[in-house]
Amino acid sequence: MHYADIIVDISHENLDKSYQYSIPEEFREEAIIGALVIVPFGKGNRFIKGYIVDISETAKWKVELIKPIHQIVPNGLVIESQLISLAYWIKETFGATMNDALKTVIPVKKSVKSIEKKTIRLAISAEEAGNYLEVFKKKNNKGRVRLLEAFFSDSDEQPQAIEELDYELAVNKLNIARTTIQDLEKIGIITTKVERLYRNPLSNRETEYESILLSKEQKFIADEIIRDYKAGFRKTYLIHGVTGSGKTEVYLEIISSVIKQGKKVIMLIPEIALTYQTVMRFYKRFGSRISIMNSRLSQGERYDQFMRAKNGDIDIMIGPRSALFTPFKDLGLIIMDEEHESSYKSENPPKYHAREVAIKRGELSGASIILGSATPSLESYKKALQGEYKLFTLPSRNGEGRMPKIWIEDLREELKKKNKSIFSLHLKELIQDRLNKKEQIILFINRRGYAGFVSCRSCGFVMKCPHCDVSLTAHNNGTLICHYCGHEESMPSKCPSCGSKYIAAFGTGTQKVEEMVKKEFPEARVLRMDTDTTKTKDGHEKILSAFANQEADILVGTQMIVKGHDFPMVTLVGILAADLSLYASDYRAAERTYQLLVQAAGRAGRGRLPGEVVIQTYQPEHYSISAASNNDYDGFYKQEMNYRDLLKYPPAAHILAILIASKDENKAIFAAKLLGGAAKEWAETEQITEDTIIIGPAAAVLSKANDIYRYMIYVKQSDYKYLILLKNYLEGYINFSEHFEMCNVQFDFNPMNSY
DNA sequence: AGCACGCCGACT
DNA sequence: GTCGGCGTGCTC
Repeated sequence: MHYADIIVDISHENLDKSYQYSIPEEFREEAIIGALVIVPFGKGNRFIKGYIVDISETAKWKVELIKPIHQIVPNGLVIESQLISLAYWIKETFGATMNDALKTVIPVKKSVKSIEKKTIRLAISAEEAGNYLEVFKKKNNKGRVRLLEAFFSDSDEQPQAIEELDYELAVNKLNIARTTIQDLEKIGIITTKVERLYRNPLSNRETEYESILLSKEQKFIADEIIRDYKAGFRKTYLIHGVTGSGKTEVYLEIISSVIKQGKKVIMLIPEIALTYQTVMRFYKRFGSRISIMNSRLSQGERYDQFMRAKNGDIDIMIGPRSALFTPFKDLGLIIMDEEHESSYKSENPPKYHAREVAIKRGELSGASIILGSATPSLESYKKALQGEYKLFTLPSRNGEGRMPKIWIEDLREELKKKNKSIFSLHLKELIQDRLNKKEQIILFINRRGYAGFVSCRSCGFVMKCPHCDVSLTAHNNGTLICHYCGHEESMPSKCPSCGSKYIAAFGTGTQKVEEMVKKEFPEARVLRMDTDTTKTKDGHEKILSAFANQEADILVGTQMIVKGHDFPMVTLVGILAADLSLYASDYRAAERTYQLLVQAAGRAGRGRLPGEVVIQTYQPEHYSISAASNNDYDGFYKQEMNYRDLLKYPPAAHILAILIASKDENKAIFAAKLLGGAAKEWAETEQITEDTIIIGPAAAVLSKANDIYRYMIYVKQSDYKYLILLKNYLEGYINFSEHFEMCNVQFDFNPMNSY
């Protein structure tokens, strides 16, 4: 016998509960995950709608109490069905529970109650109501009395009723039962009304037609994709366009064509990357038929935006990765801007990557996918080169902008010149020059992934793990630890490469840079942008607009300033320590460094004035730095791909990260060792030991958080499906063994962030 | 959301 | 007794 887990009346019920029904033999074929069904429910066996979310052969409930599915609605593959199948795919692919997957895919109405305003009104005159009130008082109908009295203002003899009463208030504060309100409604004394308050982040605006002239390259790409689309092809495209090449114009052109064909569009953007300028461009072109979500939106507000989409009130949804689940009925296109961004990977379960999910949704809904980036992820570029995605390039800047001139300054040379300041002589000179010319400067500190690595100030040598080729992390007790394999060694007193004693843990903060700038250039007006100064609600926006209005000469900040902002008066970008992010202890360090450098350099010379970029580094010879300075993505890709191939890091192979966390350190270590052993045994029984690399267990980079100890195991395998099998196997193992009671184990496929 | 059950005060 | 109002819990 087959059984189906069914969620009833999705939009209302909370998704924690599913009910199991048996599948009659004649429905076996049609009963697929996502199907819309009719089932008998409750004591009266009244028929209600539901969706199949899972199918199994075991009954989780008393078999004699399981009812059969009454009917499977034909062509019931409505939008909810699509999203449920998507949830199931996410569950299978990224290893999560069906519940978690469903919750991310379908917005729950529960939290929406505050947005959906339900009110109670009197259906009769105040006078009549007064009469009823007297009757109820005599009969001692406390609930009814409380409800009616609420309509009259305090101790006023004259029956002067207030117009409406908040439903929530009546139920919670006045303690009136749902049934009481229903009864009164039946008698005809009151009526209830639901009002949905939609809120639109920006108010309606006239659509000014801004006709954009596309460059030849832009037009070529837009035309190709539009032609494919009209011919009925649904593909995945990768647009590799240098910073400032005008990818947005290409998107706009394609979007308007897709909308003209009656289809809807989802545009994904990385968190906080959406600037006011971009929003306005979309509004100007598409007016109020777009909706914008941001990560600050409450669940209720998000639900609201989704309902507008479902009702067909909008054509375009713009937002972070959760916008991917917008319930558009006829989705035609998903655009993913800055596809390399790590915020597209969810950090809590289900730990899905929006790129993979977008492609799957495209497949289910019949939509094309466009990925865009100035610095594509290796994953995407590899697929593009293999022909799985169609690749387009925009090699030059659009309009007035020219690619900036890039200088590399070797910081080891500066030390030889006895320049101990954080600015190279050349950078100082250029800063002074821009201050004189009243042009603007951005100073960028690369703090990404910084985790106390140890480097030599004299030769730039960095202490690395002999087994994993990631940098070692300095701990307070004077040892250096590799967070991939657990290798340990003691802190050297002099540099193993050149013998200099200038070897130490490294780091520079934004405040320190700000101080140094003020000391060196007392006349400059400086703005600082980091997590400290952007804590307030629109601190972010304030600093950026102040800088855009030229209220400051120099903007000092971390990676948050490199995201797609357009400051035409910026003609100099200084990257103070380009290699800092190279030594993050994870395999994506070089890729991230390349991305940061290119994006940061991309801020210079976006207006009429030509720009210059100074990259300061201890490692000018490193390929990620030299490639970034020459804008040589292909060169970078080849080198980095070599490294990944050699060490079997993604996309050369797939990696499963297993986090074992426990309050008790010994239990965490013990559990981690058990899991490591189980993984090894599993690989042996599957006969894939040659192709499976198990690393660890070792302490995580964040080895202890909130008094919880964290250990990691990494498993590398070229075939993704084996990693899923392994995860299922280990989950079974954990359930079976009693050594995991005090432990929390989490799985992450192809992680983007280090643990 | 609907339905039933159990509790309580009021009235036959 | 028993009826109607009220509050609560459950639905595979």
